[in-house]
Amino acid sequence: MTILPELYHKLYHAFGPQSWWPGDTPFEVAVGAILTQNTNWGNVEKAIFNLKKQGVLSAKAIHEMPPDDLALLIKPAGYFNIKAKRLKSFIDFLMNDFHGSMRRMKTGDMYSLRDKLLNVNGIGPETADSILLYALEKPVFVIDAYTKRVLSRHEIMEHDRPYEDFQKLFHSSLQTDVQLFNEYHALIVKVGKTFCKRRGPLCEKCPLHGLQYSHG
DNA sequence: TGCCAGGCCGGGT
DNA sequence: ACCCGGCATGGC
Repeated sequence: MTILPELYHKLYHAFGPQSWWPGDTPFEVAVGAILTQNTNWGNVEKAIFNLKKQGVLSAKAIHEMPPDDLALLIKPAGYFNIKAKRLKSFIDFLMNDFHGSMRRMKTGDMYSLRDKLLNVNGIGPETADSILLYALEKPVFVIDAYTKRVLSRHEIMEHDRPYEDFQKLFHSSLQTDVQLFNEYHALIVKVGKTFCKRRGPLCEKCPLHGLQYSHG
């Protein structure tokens, strides 16, 4: 038993449904997951807009594009050279294993897909899980900087614990439910952006202010 | 104006 | 198994 269900209800009550992920298609969601690595989402939107404007937001088009051309289009997202390479690595995998189809990828088993994604250069645990949850609708919880910060600020788990420890806590505390995992992570990002900055004290206006902890 | 944003890799200890 | 430098733009 942990406080995580109560935490969810407090966030949902305060902010309501978030309806993530911003993206028109599963492929767009996967691209966004890679582009947003350590990067403001607003910059990612600019990059995706450039791809759409050029009519190249597809596996085939990006697969056939020279890396330098791709880098130029995604420039607003930052780290554009390395991200161009990472996008191409992901799309190589998508082409080789699933004929470039996210719909085919979705038919795969979650754990084998996760292992395969982690073997793609440029895809770590957060990006893999974001693709699994938000693009493929697999029930896996996404841990990000906000999740670590919010939980550690409220002394639910120490900040320097590994990704897997945070993820196991969510998995063992909640029903295995795609919609729940989706909303919960989105709500954590919401409260993190609004009240839980990297610098600064705990805000008294935060809906989680005074949250008791009773884990362990 | 410096700090920060929904990480990850590769090389070194 | 950790630790660290590098990667880069745009908003506040």
